[in-house]
Amino acid sequence: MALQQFAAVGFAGTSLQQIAASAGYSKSSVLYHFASKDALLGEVLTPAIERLETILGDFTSTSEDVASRRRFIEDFVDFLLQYRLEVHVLINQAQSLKGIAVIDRARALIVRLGDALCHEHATTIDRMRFGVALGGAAYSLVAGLTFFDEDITPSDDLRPTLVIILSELLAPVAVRTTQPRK
Amino acid sequence: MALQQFAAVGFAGTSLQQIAASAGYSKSSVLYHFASKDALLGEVLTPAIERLETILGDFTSTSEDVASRRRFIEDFVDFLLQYRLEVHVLINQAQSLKGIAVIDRARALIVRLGDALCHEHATTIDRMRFGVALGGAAYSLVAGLTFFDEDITPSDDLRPTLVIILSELLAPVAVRTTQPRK
DNA sequence: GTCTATACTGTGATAGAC
DNA sequence: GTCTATCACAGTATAGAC
Repeated sequence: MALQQFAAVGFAGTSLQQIAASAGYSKSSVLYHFASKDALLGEVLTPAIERLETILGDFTSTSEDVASRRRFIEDFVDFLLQYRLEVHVLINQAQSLKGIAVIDRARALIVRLGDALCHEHATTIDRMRFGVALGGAAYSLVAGLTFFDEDITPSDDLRPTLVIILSELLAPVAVRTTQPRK
Repeated sequence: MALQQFAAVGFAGTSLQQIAASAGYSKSSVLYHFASKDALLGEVLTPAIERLETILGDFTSTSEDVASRRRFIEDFVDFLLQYRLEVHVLINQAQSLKGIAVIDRARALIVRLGDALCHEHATTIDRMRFGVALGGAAYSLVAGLTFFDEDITPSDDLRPTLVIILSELLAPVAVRTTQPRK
């Protein structure tokens, strides 16, 4: 599938020839089903983006108490696990793919995500925590893919572990139990 | 400079023509000074990699008490701030640039970094914390560049904030004060 | 040493046969 | 629908003028 190649060697590093070859078709046949290479990327990433939009919509429509925040984190982790490769492509290649419709749509979504989790009165450290949590969570899922040759952890431990770490990072200030050491 | 372009639109997205034009030289002149485009990338990234090697060497040569760990985190944050663009390129494009010498060297370094911070008997959550901290710290520095149009935070707050967050994430188990909520 | 000119490869995309 | 042939273009790299 084209998605694996995009995640493995990058969108720019994947040619239509390679995609066609691994699918058993010719280059032109691929371009018959997809208007362009960019459109192919769009179709590949759209399911993940729509899922993230749903999660974000559910979260912002509820009151932001601890419970709904907790549920959001669990949904988000499940999203990361399910759309691991798509997230990998988005996180690692978004800035080099500016201008492609599906990428810009995803970027707008990330901005909304940040606004939802830390409001306008958030402090610097809260905004940084969001950045670390977002990048770190997404990154840890694909660090094995990027820097090692296999995954770091067996996948059955991944979900609860990520939920714990994200809960710590994204706990709203009022209920945060961890005091930064000075 | 070529580095800005690599960070902004990716190594693959930057042509020798563009590099030469922004430097006021011709394409061939660039290839006279650098054996190839890959070699150019190598020369651009090498200072950052050597700095990271030094930091890592200092850390592993000392006993791993809390103080040296703390100093390592501060050195690492300073490294991230100083070589922001280089780290951006490494984190975001390493997997699509496999095979280039300087990239493989950096990848080996990241593996050593992980081994130094969490030993062989580390639990899953400790390894995950390392992944989140590494990816998150590096990512938060360039998230503004990637997903927004300006930096998230004023840069004078960045250093102490990152040190706090990384200290929380990378605190060794024995001295960790934050208890994950169950 | 530095540049112009050029060769060669591979890309995404189109046109048209079947 | 799928293919072959072809296009225009960008890519790296080399040869040689000055």
